[in-house]
Amino acid sequence: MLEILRATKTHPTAEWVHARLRRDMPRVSLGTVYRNLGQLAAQGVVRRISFNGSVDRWEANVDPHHHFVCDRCGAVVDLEVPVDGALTRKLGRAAGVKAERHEIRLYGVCARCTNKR
Amino acid sequence: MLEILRATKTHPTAEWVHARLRRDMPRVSLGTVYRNLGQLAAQGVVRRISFNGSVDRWEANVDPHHHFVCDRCGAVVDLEVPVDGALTRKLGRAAGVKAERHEIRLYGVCARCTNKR
DNA sequence: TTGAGTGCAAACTATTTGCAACTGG
DNA sequence: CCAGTTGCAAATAGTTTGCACTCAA
Repeated sequence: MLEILRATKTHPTAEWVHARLRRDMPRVSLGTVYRNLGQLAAQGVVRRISFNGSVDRWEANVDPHHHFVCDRCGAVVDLEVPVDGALTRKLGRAAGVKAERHEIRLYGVCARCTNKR
Repeated sequence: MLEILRATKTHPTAEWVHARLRRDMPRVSLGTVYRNLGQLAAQGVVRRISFNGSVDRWEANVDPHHHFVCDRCGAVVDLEVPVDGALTRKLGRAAGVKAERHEIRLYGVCARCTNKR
């Protein structure tokens, strides 16, 4: 399962992982998928992310990084841009909170959706 | 209902709004709360936000702004720090996506939680 | 009189959990 | 054998929806 997550750049839902996993193990249940994803997340080797009230998504990239989210199709893309630790501290100081880390989410319409219509 | 949302700095759940609303209208149902929040959101005067698989939250501050989220208690605080439009463009350019806006989420332990224990 | 808005309860969706069966070591 | 996994189905939690009803205009 970990391999499946690592092999995709999409940020799949549990449902997607389940479908994908079934190719090799036709009898795995969705419950097991959730159980194992939860366990992997507890070990910190996988991470659950949620975007605006939609289904939860999972990613194997647990290093700090940012995301781009398509307003139209909901696709999530990792940004290949270094996370700026100084920015965390600067923003935290300016806002009067003790922040340990931060995540930036860019929103817009992805290339694929722009091209349709 | 809009007044209730505007009057709080917390980012309440529908449940919270419901409870609060009941003080004045003891018979409102949760369904109505959801219905009206949805409508306000459609009008763009209110916004739904979700954090890490937990319950959806609502805020009346629809201007672009950033958030601090407490890792321990889940409290959400608006950051009084201007949103840097140039940063959106810069990050988008660097990552090769067309971003229209961005949101930064700071994570850490809030003052209240730090003081306990 | 009427229709927009409401309460209520049932429906839905995503996720979690209890439990008995199964399997590899 | 037996401890740990699993499938399955039922339970939960949050949210949405259908419908009959009410009340201000």
